[in-house]
Amino acid sequence: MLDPKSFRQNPQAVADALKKRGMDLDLSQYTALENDRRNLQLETENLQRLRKEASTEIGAARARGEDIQELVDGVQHVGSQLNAIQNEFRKVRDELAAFLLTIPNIPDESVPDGMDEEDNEVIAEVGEIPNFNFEVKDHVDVAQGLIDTDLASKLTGSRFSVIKGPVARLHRALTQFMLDTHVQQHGYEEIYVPYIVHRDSMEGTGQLPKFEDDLFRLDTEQPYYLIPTAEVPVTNIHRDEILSLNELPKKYVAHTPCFRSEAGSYGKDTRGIFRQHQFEKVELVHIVEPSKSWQALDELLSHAEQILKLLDLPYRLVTLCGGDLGFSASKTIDIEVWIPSQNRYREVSSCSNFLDFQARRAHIRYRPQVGQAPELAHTLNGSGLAVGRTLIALLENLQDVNGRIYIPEVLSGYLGGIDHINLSSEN
RNA sequence: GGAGAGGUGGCUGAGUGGUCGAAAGCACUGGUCUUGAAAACCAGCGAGGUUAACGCCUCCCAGGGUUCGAAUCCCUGCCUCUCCGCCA
Repeated sequence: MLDPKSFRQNPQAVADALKKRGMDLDLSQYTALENDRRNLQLETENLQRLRKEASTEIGAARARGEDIQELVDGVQHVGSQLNAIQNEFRKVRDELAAFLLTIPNIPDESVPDGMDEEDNEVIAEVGEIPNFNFEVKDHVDVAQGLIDTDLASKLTGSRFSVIKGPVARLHRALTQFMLDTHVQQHGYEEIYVPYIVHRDSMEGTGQLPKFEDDLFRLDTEQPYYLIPTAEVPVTNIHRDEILSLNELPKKYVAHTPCFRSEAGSYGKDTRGIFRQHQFEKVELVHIVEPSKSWQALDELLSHAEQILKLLDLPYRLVTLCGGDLGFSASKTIDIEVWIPSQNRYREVSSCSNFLDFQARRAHIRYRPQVGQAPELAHTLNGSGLAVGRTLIALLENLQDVNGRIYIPEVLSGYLGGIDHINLSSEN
């Protein structure tokens, strides 16, 4: 959520800034509402003060043993008056709050203009795109039946998968490797969290109220949701807290499954496990003091990149343009790994600085100095990395003509010391 | 699933209709004292809204209700804990 105060002071400036997202914010209704709010709040508070003073006086009079009936009669009408005005005030206030909740974060100045993916800005290409002197197989073919989406359809439906044998083990090894790297080399605290959260958590990080359609909701009495990313439970760990300065920065790494309805992506990426309703991700989350969040974004990004470097996979970095930016992010840098079968780079991580946008929704604060008033912290997150897509990249980039998969040295230890997997001989 | 207890400031915990945004202790901050530290003593110390500001208002899990007045009484919900049962 944006700062209501600065929004109020200059809503037009916010509307202008949001044009970078290709968004046309309608302020007409807001202005009227805000006017009402001010008047109603003033009236409400005046009546409250009136009642408070009268009640105090009644209390004092009664203590003196005086007859209070006349005084009581005098204020009785204030109550009903207050009730009416207050109800109106609350309605307006809630409407304003709801409106503010639907406004996305303001893009950082450095975010390039543009409407969609096409306008994203490539900032680096790292590693060498492999030259195959044979026809490359995509990950489904490379896996020789060990990635089985038909079987998953039998169990559940489309966009799910069953992964078997050595490929399943490779998938698990990747997860372990990512977690260990971030914990041991990048100083993260590993954390295990619920995969189901309630509404408040989803609002805290910005998935709700606007993007209910993207989520899986459980049919429970209380609204419960499957997490679309570990960002939700992990960032919300510190909801409604005031952290002391020496607790910052918080750096968490969590491995969770992620569940996304993928509404609106019918027909997209239908082959294999590229786009799934359920996938595994290792997620990095930072909570930092405001002055350090841009530096934190660089670090977070480098930590995620490091995984691809160690796996010997070619990738590029892309700054998302205004139109492609996620709702809560002020700036996002995607890491895209080379996918040979598609002959292009695809996203494996999205590293974002949310500034105080999530912190304001989730009330994540810190105290700059003992005795000083609390301030909102800044939050960031990024995948380190999406495991399924990294598996795809590995299978495709490191295949040879005989159907063998080269195993990077860093993974070898997780797979009993082998340096390749021979999938063709598995069948 | 059955039975009971409870949700108050960073923590412990008092408060059962008025002067309570809230005792006391701990923690923390500043000061006195000390070569320094500790102890002792003195002082300070919740969050939010609104306003140009003084100030005013709100908040004792959440939402309703009773009342001139609610942390305190009533209703609903959520959560936590204990015991029994069941269970990975």
